[in-house]
Formats: sequence, C-alpha cells, structure tokens
Amino acid sequence: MNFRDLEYFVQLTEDRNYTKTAQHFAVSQPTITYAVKRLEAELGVPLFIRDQSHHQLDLTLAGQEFGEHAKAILQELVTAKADIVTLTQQKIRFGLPPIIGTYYFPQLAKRLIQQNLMSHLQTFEAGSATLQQQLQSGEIDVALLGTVDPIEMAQIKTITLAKTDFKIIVSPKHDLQQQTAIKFAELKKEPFITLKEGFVHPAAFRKLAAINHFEPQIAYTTPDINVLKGMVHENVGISFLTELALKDDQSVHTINLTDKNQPHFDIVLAYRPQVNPLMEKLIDELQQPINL
Amino acid sequence: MNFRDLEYFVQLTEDRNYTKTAQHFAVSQPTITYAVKRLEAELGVPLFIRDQSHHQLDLTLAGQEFGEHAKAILQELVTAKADIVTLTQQKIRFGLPPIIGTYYFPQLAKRLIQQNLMSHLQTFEAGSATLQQQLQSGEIDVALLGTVDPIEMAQIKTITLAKTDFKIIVSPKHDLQQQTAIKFAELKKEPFITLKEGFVHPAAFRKLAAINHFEPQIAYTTPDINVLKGMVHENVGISFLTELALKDDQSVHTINLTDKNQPHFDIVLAYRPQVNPLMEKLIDELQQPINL
DNA sequence: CTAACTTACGGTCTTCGTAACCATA
DNA sequence: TATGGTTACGAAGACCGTAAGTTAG
Repeated sequence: MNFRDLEYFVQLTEDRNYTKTAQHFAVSQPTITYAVKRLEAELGVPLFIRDQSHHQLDLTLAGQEFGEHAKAILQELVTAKADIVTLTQQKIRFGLPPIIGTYYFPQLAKRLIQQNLMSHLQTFEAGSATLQQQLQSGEIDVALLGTVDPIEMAQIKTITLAKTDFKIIVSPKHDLQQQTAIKFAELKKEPFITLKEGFVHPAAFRKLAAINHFEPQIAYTTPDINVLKGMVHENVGISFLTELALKDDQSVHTINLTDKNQPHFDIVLAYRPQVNPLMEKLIDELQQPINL
Repeated sequence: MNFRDLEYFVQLTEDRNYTKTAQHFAVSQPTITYAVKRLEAELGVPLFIRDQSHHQLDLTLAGQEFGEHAKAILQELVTAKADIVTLTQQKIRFGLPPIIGTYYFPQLAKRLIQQNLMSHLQTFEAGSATLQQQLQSGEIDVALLGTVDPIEMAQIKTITLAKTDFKIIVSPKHDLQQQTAIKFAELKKEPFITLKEGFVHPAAFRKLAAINHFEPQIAYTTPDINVLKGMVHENVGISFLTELALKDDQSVHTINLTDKNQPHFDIVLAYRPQVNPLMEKLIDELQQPINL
C-alpha cells in the first residue's frame, strides 16, 4: 500500500468527484480510478458505491471507516516529518575555550560527527570565565570549561572529565633541561613567558606564586600558545602550561612541579539540565572516555 | 512513501541487523538497504548511524523519532483493516414476512444491493406475528411487518412505510366481475377462499366480519397465494387480499371495498433502536420511497 | 450529445534479487 | 577468513498518461 493512494482517496472523499481530485493532484483521472481500485483490492471491500444512476459519489460504510483511519495515518506522517525537521534544526549553543578546543575537543569531535551531533552545535569560543557567565545567564546551553578550583554554579550541573597537571617548560638550551621535577620556589630568578588567557592559567599562576610567597618575574605575555612555545624554545624565558597543551611537543623541555597543593587544570563539562533527547545524547557522548 | 518500507524499518529498529530483518521478511538483504535509503532520502535525514566499526547498529535521534511515528502509522493501518473486517462481517437479523418479501421487498432489494447492504442481512422468513415476538425477544434486529392495527411494542421503534387496502377478488367468470366497488355485507352468500397466513389476512377478515355481523362462508384455506388466486380464477370461490399481492394481476377481477372503518394492510418497519452505523444506514434505506 | 467514470495499452519509473564489492573483527 | 552492509545491474512489476469505451441524463 502506498501513501499516495491514501492521499488520493482522502481527497476524493472530500471532493466526491474523481475528475476534481485528479485536477487537485495534477494527474490524469484514471490515476485516481486505479488508486481507489488498488485500495479496494488490498482491503477486499468496495470503498465507494458505484451507482451509475447516482450522480453523487457515495462512500460505503467501509469507505467512511477507512477514510477516518487514512486521515489519521496521513496526519501521523505529516507530524513525523515536522518533528524530524524540528529535531534536525535544533541547535545546542556550545561553549569551548581555545585551549580545550585545540588540545582536547578534536578527539571528541570525531565521535560527535559519527553520532550526527556536530551539525547541532553552535560553537561559542571564549575563555572559561566568560563561558561560565554565559552559561549562567542562559546565553549558551553547554560548555567545556577549564578550571583550577571546583565550579559551583546555581542551576548548572558540572561533571569533571579530566584532571591534568600544570608543567614548567624550558628551552632545550636552558640549564634546567636535564631536570624532570622541580619546586616552583626554585624558579624565583627565572623570567616567565605567560599566557594572556581568560581565566585558568593566570589564576593557577597566581595561586602558585601566593603559596610560595614571591612574585615571579614576567618577561612577556602572549595570547598565543605557539608564540609562547616559540619564545620558550628560543630561551627568552621559561613558562608554565597545562600538560594538555604539551602532548608530543618536542620543541620544549617539560618539567614536573613537585609542590604540594599545586593547582590542577580540570576539564569540566557544565550545562543547564534539560529534558531534551538531543542534549542528553550530547552530554552522554561528551562523557565518553578519550585518550588524552 | 511505502508502507512496506516502514515495516522493514520498524523491524530493523528492533533487530538492529539488516540480515536478520531481511530473513524476517524473506527478502534479500539489499532490499532492506534500499528501503532504508528510500526513507532517508524522503525524510532528508539519516536514520541510522553508519559506523564503520559496526559493533551495534544505532539509530539517530531522527531515527528514534521516526520509529515511533512509523509504529503508530502501521498500528493505525492494522486497526483500519481489522475495523473493516468487523464491519464487513457484521450481520443484521432481518425479519421478512412472505407476502412482503414477495410483493414489496424486491424493489427495496435493488437499492440495498447497490448500497452494499444485502450482504449484511440474515433474513428470517416468518409471519408478522412471529416476527413481532422475535423482535421483542431480541432474536432479530429489524423486521418489515404487515399489520392491521398499529403496533405498540416496548423498546421497539416502528415506522409505517405504506398503507394498502384490502380488495375482493373474483373470477372473470363470476357475476360480480363487472363491479368495481362493493360492501362486504353484500358477500354473505359467497364462498371464500382464505389465506392461511400467520397474522394479517385472518385478522383483517375477522374484523370485517365482526363489523358486518355475519360469519362468511369458508370454502377453502390455503397458505399459498398463487393457489388461492388459481382457485379464485377457476371460480371455486371469491377471496380477500391486500392490493399489494394483486399488482398487475390479470387472472382475477379486483373489486374495491366501500365499508367505512375497513381494515388496512400497513407495512411497518420495526426495529430495536441501536447506535450502529450499519443499522442506521439500513433503516434509512428501507424508508426510501419506492413505487408500489 | 455531454459528463463522469472505467478499461486498454504502452511507456517509464520503482523495486528487488543476484552478484560483486568493501570494511571490520 | 567470516560477518555484515553497500553498490551495480538487469529483470519484473507498479504506476501513470493517452485514448477508447461505457453509462446515465
């Protein structure tokens, strides 16, 4: 059975005139005849009373009954299509800080594409602090955030996806290039290249400085991680970065910090709870373990 | 769009395995592939997540949504077919007295056939008195009844369809064959051929006799109208019949009765009121005017 | 004769099966 | 290599348009 035949039939129950219905669908009149015949053959009952003398086309009882069901079926199909369009057009406003976007998100992205979720994301790129505010004000729906301290926000649910350490990086030409671990306090004399970033690195850096009761010497501040790494490589100074941004990087030497109570760079999934299949699926997928 | 594709799809959402679904419908596996492709093309969205590393065939959100609608559509179709079968098999127990069946009903029958109603009738042939009882006891649903007096029955609705006169018939050889009207009292000396019929003719005959204070002479009683007419034709006696049974009959001569308060042969439609489209339609059709 | 539906016939688009192909475990 | 899905192609069938046929007014 064919949906087109049902449409012809339903229209015919309203027009009560084969010719008119044919014109309505811009098809030839016999097309309607055959559609009705197909339905009658499949159902095994006549749907119309074929009375030559009767100039008015009449439905049989079975025809009336079937007409109601046919309308319901067509309506259900229309609804189905409309619902799918709605689903397809649905967008999730997704906040992504640059560092996480560059070093963490790409591995998630592959999975999101496979699950047909990427096309639903409207990405907002901003620092974690800005994104926190936007999340709270409702400007975005979900965000991946980098944080030093646990996040507490009313109406916002948070899930920690990964905890990473901060590392000290130095040039291969630097004296420290043979060390694998060091205390922050030992770096009092070193000039630092720091990241001009919205939230996390400055906060962590200040925290470490406060714990160690000294004010590190800032040689230069850049918003670009590659510029920062380049300057460290050229031994303009040393720096302080999440290990996330250092994966497989051979241009600089990485040194662990041995400080107790040292800050960590946590990647947190934050969102406003919603009853929404698309959001649910996204939240679910973002929590899937990935290889850092 | 095709219902078959929907069936394939719904089954596939349960099987999560193209091959299994193909086997379920005894078709080749590519048939399922194409069915899904057709649906996806028509809806404009992927329904399944085509993950090369096929651990498990997964539905997209659109697929889940559409699956629900598809099930609803298929269920509606199943219901439609079941309802039509129920409608088709529905029977109305229909009481029909012999005289009305022979002389009145045939004209109705043509219309009932055109309206696809005849196949729903289960006819019970019996005298009007018997049918009245069966109607009241619920053994039949509708009846056409012949009556002399108005029918009063609890729970039974009655509609008079036609009023016909009783006539006197005589042989063409009989002395009265030149008369067109007569009083019943003038027939005291005549031998009557009477109808051995369930209810109406004997009752009417007794009523006329009572009004005229005499006991007519009964020459012979037969249950068969043609036998009766034959005997009248051969001048064995005269008789008394509803005009209904005399239409176009050339074998006997018909004489009107001039008595006041003479009984009439009423054709009454009687039924127990029901909320039932089929019954409604039958009652409606039976009331359509016909040419007597 | 006209209006309206049905039947006949031929062409075209759909659908399906076989078989070959591709990807993953 | 075995399992499971997709693509290619030819055959069968469904669908539709033109045109002719039928029936009632």
